[in-house]
Amino acid sequence: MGRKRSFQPRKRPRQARALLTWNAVLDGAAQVLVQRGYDQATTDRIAERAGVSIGSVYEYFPNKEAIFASLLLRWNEQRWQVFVEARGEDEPASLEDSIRQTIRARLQAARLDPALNTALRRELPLKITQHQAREKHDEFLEVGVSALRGHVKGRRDLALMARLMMHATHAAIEEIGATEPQLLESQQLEDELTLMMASYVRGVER
Amino acid sequence: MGRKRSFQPRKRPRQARALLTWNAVLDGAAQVLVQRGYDQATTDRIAERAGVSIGSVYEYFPNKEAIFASLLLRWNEQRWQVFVEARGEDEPASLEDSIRQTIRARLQAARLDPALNTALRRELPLKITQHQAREKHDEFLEVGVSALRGHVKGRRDLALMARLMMHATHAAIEEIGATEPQLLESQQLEDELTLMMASYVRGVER
Amino acid sequence: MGRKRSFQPRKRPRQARALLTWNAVLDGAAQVLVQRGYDQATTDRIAERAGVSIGSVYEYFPNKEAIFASLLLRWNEQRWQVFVEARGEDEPASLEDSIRQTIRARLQAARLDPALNTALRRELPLKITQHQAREKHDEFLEVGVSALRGHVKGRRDLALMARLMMHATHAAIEEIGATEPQLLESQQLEDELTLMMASYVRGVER
Amino acid sequence: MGRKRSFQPRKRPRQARALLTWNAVLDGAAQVLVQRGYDQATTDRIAERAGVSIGSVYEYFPNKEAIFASLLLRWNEQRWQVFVEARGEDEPASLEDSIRQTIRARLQAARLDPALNTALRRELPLKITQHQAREKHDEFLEVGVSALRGHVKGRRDLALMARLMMHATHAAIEEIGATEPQLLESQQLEDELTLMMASYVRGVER
DNA sequence: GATGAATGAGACTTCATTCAT
DNA sequence: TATGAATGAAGTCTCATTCAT
Repeated sequence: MGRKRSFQPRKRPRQARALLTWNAVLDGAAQVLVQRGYDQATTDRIAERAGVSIGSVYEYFPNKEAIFASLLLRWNEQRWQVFVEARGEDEPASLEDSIRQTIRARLQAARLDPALNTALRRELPLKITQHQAREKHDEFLEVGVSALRGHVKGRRDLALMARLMMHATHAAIEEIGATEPQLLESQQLEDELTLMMASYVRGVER
Repeated sequence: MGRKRSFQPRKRPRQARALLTWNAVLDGAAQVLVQRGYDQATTDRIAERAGVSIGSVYEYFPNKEAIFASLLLRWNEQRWQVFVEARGEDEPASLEDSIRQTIRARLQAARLDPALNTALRRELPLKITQHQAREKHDEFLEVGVSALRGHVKGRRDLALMARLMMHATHAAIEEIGATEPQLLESQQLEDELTLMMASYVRGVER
Repeated sequence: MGRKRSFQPRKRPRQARALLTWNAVLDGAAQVLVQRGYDQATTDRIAERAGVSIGSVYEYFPNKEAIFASLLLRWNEQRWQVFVEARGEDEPASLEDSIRQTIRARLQAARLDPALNTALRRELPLKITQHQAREKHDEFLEVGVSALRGHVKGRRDLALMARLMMHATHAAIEEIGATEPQLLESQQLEDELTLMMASYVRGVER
Repeated sequence: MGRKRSFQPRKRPRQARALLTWNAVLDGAAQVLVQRGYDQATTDRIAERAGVSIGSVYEYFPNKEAIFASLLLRWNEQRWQVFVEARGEDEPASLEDSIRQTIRARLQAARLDPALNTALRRELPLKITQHQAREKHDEFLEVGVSALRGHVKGRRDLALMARLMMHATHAAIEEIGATEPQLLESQQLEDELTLMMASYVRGVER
């Protein structure tokens, strides 16, 4: 709530025309970010790409950082929505099915626009990224823990397991999206990731 | 080989004093990067933090990007060295031991300076980062594949498995270093990651 | 008469509602000027403070300068009216009475809104101020000269005396209003200023 | 001591070349201020007029306001020096001589560059001006009061008298400098002002 | 070599003004 | 007539880079 350098947009637009402009700016920002990087993503270029005057950009966003903070937020919401829809609603039978379902949904989301996703995760200043890091994080964890409960034999640290599985799938998919995006398309990837997590949970005795 | 914007340092210094200055600049860059982010890491601030005049900085580096490219290179070499030393040289008995050894060594490397590592991976322009991404990558893969050979039953895609294991461990550890660095210290983390990879390789029949 | 940049308001409104708006804008301008200075007195802020849309502001004034030119004009008229009323109409008996009456009236006017007055005199661009400087000036002088005539012994330059007295009282009161406005309230100030001017006119022989 | 928007110059230059630049900027600012007014005195124009790059301007001054604050300071010091030198050091015989001496010195200072002086006093934002208002003010008053002591018959408020005399001479001269600068040259003005103050002090009984 | 004053392209941002609704 | 979204010229200021000393 600091006065200057807030990442909050100036105003969420209410009228139709305004909403159009608002989204155009974010679209422009996304394109320029992917093509030229954060450094070169000047507000002028963003405005030009958005087909909007620079004045209009600042009508809605107090500064450059706020543009990208909003873009990241919109992006996260879009991805989350894809993920939720792809996961479906029906209770899966087995833990393995549950895992597969989650991984499939994550992969689905990861296919959305890997280049943009990578640019957002790897070029935006941490100051911007970290603002939104903890969002879905905890919600996710709880779901994971309760899903594990009852499927895990022996004394194991469920919370740690859930965290690890979340981090590992999340990070592995992001990494693949960043370095070998075409691999995201393969069915094999889904199978192998599912296998990795399922066998981990099953906890092979040593 | 491009004329402008080379990321190569002007010269790797050979004399003692010159080397001191060279390293001082990189140290300054590292500190400023962690504390203020890439955007605010101005060459003036780097010079000041390094205790060196701005003119001297440009004696060794042709431009700002070259500073951070060199810093990243130095950092990767340091980490790699820690990793290699921690892994040791003696052939491990079982595949599981081999996995554990690798993971332990990776964790060791990840403890080096998580904040700097995160800043380097997440704030530097991709233009700089990607230059060096493919470095150790392939070397690593080959080692991984040959280590798996002979330990894997059934028909499985060894190359994909190796890639996945590499990505997953690498990315999971990076993620944890970025978001919960204190977790890196726990023995449990090593155990669980080892378990995850080992049970994956052992390939539980479905 | 110039094409661009006229300070003339677009129209002196005749209808009741229009006059209300017109005055509201000037009031808004006055408030913003005092609170934030001319630099920060943006047309948007003025409109907001006036409770009027920016479009409406430009309905009545061709540009920003015209707003403040009009405000200054209105202010000068208000002050002048206060001055004239306070001075009264009855012919004063002595020169000293006449002087006292004038000074008292000037002080009365100076009490009107010292902060606004100061802001208008000291922050507005000279381009705006000078437009209206010569207005009452000469009228005042003539009154002064004819008042002195017959009360001054010896050969003295009546015009210069009148100018000096006008400038001195005017400027001294303005200065006091700007730097120590509370002093304007004191009866003593009236007495002393009167004494200063009266003894000057009486022309003590050296 | 606020972080942003300080009026303090960034650094007082120590080397000869730097001092040259520093003064060139202030000279440029003065010229542009007089010719185009504060609003139009853009930092670019100032740099150009100063024959210096815009970067050099910001090497020494953190923002536009600081430039003019420094200019005002330099100007006040110059004027004060002229005043002090013109007043001379020898103890004047009578109060009247003392008054005349002071007024003569003030007029001398007022002749320095009336246009610049007027622009500085009437166009600079009050925020800048007021910073420096109280400087010489009090020092002056004390001198005035002690000069009056012993020369004033009857019970009179010496402090108020001094304040009034100071304000009146100061303001009258400023006003004349702003509106009729050529009048500053006349010997008559000195005579009349001296007469006004002297007869006031002598306190004619009513 | 080393220094740091100087440079100036270009970044971010504001704000007076217009005009479609 | 009123509104306020949109415009874009122009302002302030930064910072990578150069170069005289």
